[in-house]
Amino acid sequence: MLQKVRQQWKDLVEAQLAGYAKELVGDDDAVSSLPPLAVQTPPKPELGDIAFPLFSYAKALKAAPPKIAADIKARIEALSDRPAGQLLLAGPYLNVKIDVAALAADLSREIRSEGPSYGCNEAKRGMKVMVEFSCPNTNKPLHLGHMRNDSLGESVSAILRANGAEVRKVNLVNNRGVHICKSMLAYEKFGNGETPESSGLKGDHLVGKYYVRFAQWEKEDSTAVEQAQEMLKKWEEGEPAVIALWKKMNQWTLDGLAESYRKMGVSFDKYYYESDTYKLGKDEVLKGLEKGVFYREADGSVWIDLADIKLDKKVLLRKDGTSLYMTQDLGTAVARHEDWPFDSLIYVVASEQNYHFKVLFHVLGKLGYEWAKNLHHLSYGMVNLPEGKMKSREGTVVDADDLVDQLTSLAADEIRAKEREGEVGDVDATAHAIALGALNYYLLQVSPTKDMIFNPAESISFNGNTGPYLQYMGARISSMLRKFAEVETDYVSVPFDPALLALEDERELIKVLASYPEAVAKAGSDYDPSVITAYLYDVSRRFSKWYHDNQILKAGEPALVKARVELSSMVLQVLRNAFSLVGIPYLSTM
RNA sequence: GCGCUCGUAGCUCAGCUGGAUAGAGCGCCGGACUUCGAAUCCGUAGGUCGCAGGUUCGAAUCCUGCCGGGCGCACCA
Repeated sequence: MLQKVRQQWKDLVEAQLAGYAKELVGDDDAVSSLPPLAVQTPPKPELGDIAFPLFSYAKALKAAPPKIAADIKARIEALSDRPAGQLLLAGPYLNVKIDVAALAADLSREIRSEGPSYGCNEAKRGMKVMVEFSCPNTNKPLHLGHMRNDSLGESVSAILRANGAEVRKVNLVNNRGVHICKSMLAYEKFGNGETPESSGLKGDHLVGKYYVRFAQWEKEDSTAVEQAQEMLKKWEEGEPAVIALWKKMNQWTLDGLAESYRKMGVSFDKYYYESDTYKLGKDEVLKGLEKGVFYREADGSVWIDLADIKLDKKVLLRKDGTSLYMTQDLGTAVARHEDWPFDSLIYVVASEQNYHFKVLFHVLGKLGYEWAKNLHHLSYGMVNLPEGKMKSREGTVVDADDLVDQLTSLAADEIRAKEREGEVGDVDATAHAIALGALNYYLLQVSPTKDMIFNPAESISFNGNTGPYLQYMGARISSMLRKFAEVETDYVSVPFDPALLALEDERELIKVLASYPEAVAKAGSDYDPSVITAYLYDVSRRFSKWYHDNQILKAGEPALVKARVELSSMVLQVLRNAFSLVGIPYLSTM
C-alpha cells in the first residue's frame, strides 16, 4: 500500500529526470545511460516520507545534486496532474511528504475489507511448498534446540501461506538406528518393565531416561555399543521380540512428542518415518550411475565428484550396496515429490548440515530433477546458554516441556500478582498463551542464520521487547475497543475523517501500518520470521507511545474520538495478523 | 589445514541489495499512576560498527587480507 505511493512518485521523478536530462544534455544517449533512481526513507519524519538521493546524477547531468533536486521539484510542481503530496528540498535529496490522510482513508477501507488477510499477497499463488521441520529422534524428549526449529518451521509455513503458497508441513521422525537401539537396550536391561503409567513419566521422558542410562552403562561395560549394534542388526532382520520392543517404546515417545507439539502449538500435515524411508534412494543412485553422473569404485561403492562446485568427492552408496544418509535423503526427496508434487521444498535444519544440503541439492540437480533448483535449506544457528553450549552429559540441556511449564507458571503468578484472575477468566489458558508468545518471539527475534544465546532469566521476563509486551498492546486495544462498543451507537453518524490524524506519531503509525504488506513479502522471500518480529515491535512501540500521550475515548470531539478509534482498531488488526505469522497467541485480555 | 558462517553499546539483538547525526531491549541512574489496564511511557549516560587496506562523491553495509568465535570436512545420522 505504501509501496504503491512510493512507486507512483518514483515513476514521476524518473520521468522528470529523463526529460530534464534531455533538455540539459540534448541527446537520447544521456537519457538512457542515466543511473537508476534510488528510493529511500528519510532518517527523520520532518524531512518527509520518501527520499530520492540525487548524488549519482551529478556526473551525467553535469550539475550539483542540490540544483538537480530543485529543478526537478520545480518541474513536477509545474505539472497540473500530479499525486497529492508535497515536495521538499534537503540538499542533494528530493523528498516527498505524502498525503497521509489519503493513505489513511485507503488503509482503513482495505483493512476493513480484508481483515485477517490484510497484508497477504499473491506472490506465490499456485505454488506448492513443502516445509520439513522438527525431525525428532525417538530416543529422547524435545529440547530447546528443537524449539527453535519448530518455531521457525511453523512461522515460515504461515508466512509462505500469507504469500499465497499452498503449504504442506511435514515431519520426518528419526525412529531407527543405533541410537534408538541404545535406549531400547538399556530399557531391556534396567527397565524392569517400567511404563509411562507405572512411572508417571511422559513417554518421551521415560525413553529418554534409558537413553541417558545407556550412556552411563556404556562407561561400565565396554561391550555396550557392540550390543546395541547387534540389536540394530536384529531389528533389520525383523526379529519379533526386538520389533515388539521397538514398537512399544517408539509409541511411548511419539505419544509424548504429540503432547509436546500440542502444547507448543506445532502441527504437521504429514508424518514420515525413517523406518519407512531409510532404504530409499538406491534406485536413484543407480539411475545416476547409468546416466554417467556418478561413478563406481573398484570396491563397488558409488561416488560423485563434486569438483564442479569446488567440493570433494562424496560416497552415495556403500560397497555392500546399502544406503547412507545422503542416499536416503535423495530417495526421500524424490518419493515426496511423487507423493505431493511440490514446486519447492524447504528443509528447516541446523547449520551443522550446510554441507550436506549443498551436496544433496546439487546431486538432485545432476539427476535431472528440475525442481532441485527450488530446494532451500533454511539453516539456523545453535541455541546456546549464557554459560556456553548445552551438553547432555552435563545435564544442561533445556527440556522443552519443562520450559513451557515453567514459563506458564510464571505467567500465572504474574496474572495473580496483578489480580487479574477475574478479567482473564481461565488463568491457566491465558498463562499458557503468554508462555508461548514469550517463547516464540524470543526464538524468532534473532536472524535464523545466527547462533543465539538463550538466557532463561531474560526469556521469562515479560517486560521490554518481548512477546508478552506485544500481547499486552493487543489486549489494551481490545479493552479500549470493548469500551467503545458500549457507546458506539452515539458514533454511527460520525464519519471517519482521516485528516484528523495529523500528529507526527499518527502519521508514522499510519505509514507503518501501510507498510505491513511489504514486511510480509520480505519475510516470505527471505524465509525470515525475524522480519515480522521486528515489524511487530516497531508497530507496538509506536502505538504505545501514541496511546500513552494521547487520549482516545476521551479525546473530546466525537470526530476525533472516531478517528483515533479507527486508527487503534487498524493497529489491532495488523497486530493480530502479524501475531499469527510468528506464533504469538492473541489475547483480548491478559 | 580446507570450506561455510558470525564478529555493531557492559549484556542480548536490529540495521547489511552503499547514502543524511549507527538503533532497540535489558542493566545503570533519574522521572511519570485520584486520569481509556504502569506487563506501560519519558529522559540521562554508554559505540574507533573486530583490525588493516581497497572500490566509491559516499562504506556498519561491497571486495581483499588478517585476527577472533562457531560449525563442518565418516562407506554415522
